[in-house]
Amino acid sequence: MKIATWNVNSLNVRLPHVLEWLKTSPVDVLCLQELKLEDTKFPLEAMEEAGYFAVFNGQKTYNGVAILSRAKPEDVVKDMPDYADAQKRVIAATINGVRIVNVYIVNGQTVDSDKYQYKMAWLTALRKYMEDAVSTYGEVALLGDYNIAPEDRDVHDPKAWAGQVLCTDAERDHFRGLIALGFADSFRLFDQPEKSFTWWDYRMHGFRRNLGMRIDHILLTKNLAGGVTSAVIDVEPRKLERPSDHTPVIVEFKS
DNA sequence: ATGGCTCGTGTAACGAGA
Repeated sequence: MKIATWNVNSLNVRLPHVLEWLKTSPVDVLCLQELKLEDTKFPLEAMEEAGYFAVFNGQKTYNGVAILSRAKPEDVVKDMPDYADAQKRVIAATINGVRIVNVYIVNGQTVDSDKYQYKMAWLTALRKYMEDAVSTYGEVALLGDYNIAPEDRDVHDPKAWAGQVLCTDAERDHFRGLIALGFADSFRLFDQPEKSFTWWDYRMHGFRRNLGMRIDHILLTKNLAGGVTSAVIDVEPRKLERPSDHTPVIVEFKS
């Protein structure tokens, strides 16, 4: 089974990229974030024509998540059941017997902002949700835009980013807290090139200079992680005209 | 130099992203 995550930064703008990517990378599951559109405007027909089922949890202007899958999604749950949140950041479904949880974790803006406090509370809720999910389903795949660079090697300039949002100890503690539930960071199951990133700032020619961060992740519980055969970042979509600032991450595992 | 792009909204700037 091959699963992927991609923050598209507006599905309206990026729909052609997504459809083209699915042709060359026909994954079994693709989790999308930052749709930035209401559910009534989700391009369901285009996804079905591409051969995918789609379930989605969107809102106007901001946020929004979707799961595309070759097989029919079952037991679809939108949002975190025990955390009231007006922002549409979570959707989960079971596909081919695998519990898939797609998250768009809060950015947090700056450490002294209300948004950072919201991020901390949100991450606490996510940890509880995942504890319950692992208990309920046994094996879980947690994919998405985490807005956390887990280690200094996931940041192009760790000194400049030290203590900044995405890189604070508190955020990294939350990431390790998820790992402690029994997850593995699938990307790090393999030797990877240095300076492997999934996001680059639109400004300052960030991509061309590889000034990026690794903030999009695919976490897998132990049995799934034990069957992983590859984990890669596909930088090709970031080279297109009008790209998303994020690029897809793909993991393949035996199932 | 605390900016630099890009998006949605809505039709001018501005908030938000990371």
